[in-house]
Amino acid sequence: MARVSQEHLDARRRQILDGAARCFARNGFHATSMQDVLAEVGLSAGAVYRYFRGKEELIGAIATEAFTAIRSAFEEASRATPPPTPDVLLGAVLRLFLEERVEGADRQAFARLIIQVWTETLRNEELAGTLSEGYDGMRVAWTRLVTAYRENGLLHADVPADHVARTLIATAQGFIAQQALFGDVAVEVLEDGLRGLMSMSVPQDDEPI
Amino acid sequence: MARVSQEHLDARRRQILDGAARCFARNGFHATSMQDVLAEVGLSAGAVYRYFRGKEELIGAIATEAFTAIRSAFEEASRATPPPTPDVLLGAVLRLFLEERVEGADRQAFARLIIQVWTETLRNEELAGTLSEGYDGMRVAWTRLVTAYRENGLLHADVPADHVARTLIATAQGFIAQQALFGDVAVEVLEDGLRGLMSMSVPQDDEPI
DNA sequence: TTGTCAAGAATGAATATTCGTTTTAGGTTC
DNA sequence: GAACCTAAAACGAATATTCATTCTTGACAA
Repeated sequence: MARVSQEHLDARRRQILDGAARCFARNGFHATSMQDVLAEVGLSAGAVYRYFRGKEELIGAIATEAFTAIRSAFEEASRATPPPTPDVLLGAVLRLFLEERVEGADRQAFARLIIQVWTETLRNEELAGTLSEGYDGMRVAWTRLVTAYRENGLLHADVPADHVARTLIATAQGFIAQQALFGDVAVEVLEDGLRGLMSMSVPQDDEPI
Repeated sequence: MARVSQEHLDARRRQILDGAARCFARNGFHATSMQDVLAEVGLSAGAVYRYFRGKEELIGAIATEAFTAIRSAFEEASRATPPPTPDVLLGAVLRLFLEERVEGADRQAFARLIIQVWTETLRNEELAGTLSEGYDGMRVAWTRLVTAYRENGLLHADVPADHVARTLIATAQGFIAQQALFGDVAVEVLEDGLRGLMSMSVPQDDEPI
């Protein structure tokens, strides 16, 4: 046998994924041609098609990988005990996120990949399912966390924990969007912003029944 | 002259824009063919190409229109005096947003259009500029608003107003993403979530220098 | 009021291009 | 010598766009 080592195969696969991810982050899934990908990874068509059935599978692999990274950042942060306040918590998530990056690409690349995964769910039902499940899991974990806030006396308002969890997740998603669009997100902005919100006094209801 | 009335021309143009928007919201800009658009609007290729130079211009027109709607929702809400608390304010923005929709499409359609506009900025520099300017304007307006909070004694923490403004905008963006992805956003979730955050107590710094 | 008629509006089959993928015929490396 | 890879060509399908043609409109003469 003249088999090549498994490491070699894995490395080739990664080489393809990384190069394709760079292309996709730059121009989007559909505006980048296979020729672009081939040129970027420096392999021939035959080689790439040995590792991936086609463009669709390549997109799927990259999308799933990117989303998994996001999800694990959220879940890792939510496991901290005792649960830190939202500003610290979301700060940690965003920090993990900003450090995650595509090989050889700038800090914006990963965020750009993520927002494209969002739009790709329009066309790809399987991907839509993956995202749906993933976010469901995140919501459960973070709802538990908000419940802990209430038990510790940190949360005073009588609002559903699930709603607070979804709002926190939305804030993180929004910063991902801003990083993709403008590339100028600093973790302090999020931390300060949440601290500011948390410091605001909730006015009494002006119109009691 | 055998011109048709200006109203007729405007109506045709709108007919094309609405039909194309439905297609784009359904399948994305690039996975939608011109043939799809033609079938949806019920016009021939020649007719559509009389009103728009090509697909790119059609995408540009729809993207700009969608973003303008978002921006005006934000700015309209920010002009309210006296400024309502963030939960009410963002609630109003989201309500306007959820009511905005593509002619004849469901509530998710407009959100889906927006996240696609985000990804389209990767390829379209002009669109990127429009979005950049638009968000800059929103940030300025909302920073002014947060400053008013502080002057009214609503905001206690000593954090940059700009950071709070960006965080609020991010939260709204995140809910837009969630609506696009899952289509299950209710305004109460955002309102409750923000009220919850505002009710949280900010712990003292544990490690003073 | 009616009939006429060019210009505007719309058609849709044809075109040229692009793209993903496969094939072929070697070469290179374990 | 088997697996890996290259280079280049070619394929079919799908695509955006065009253009020769037909239809429709409405101003205006009678």
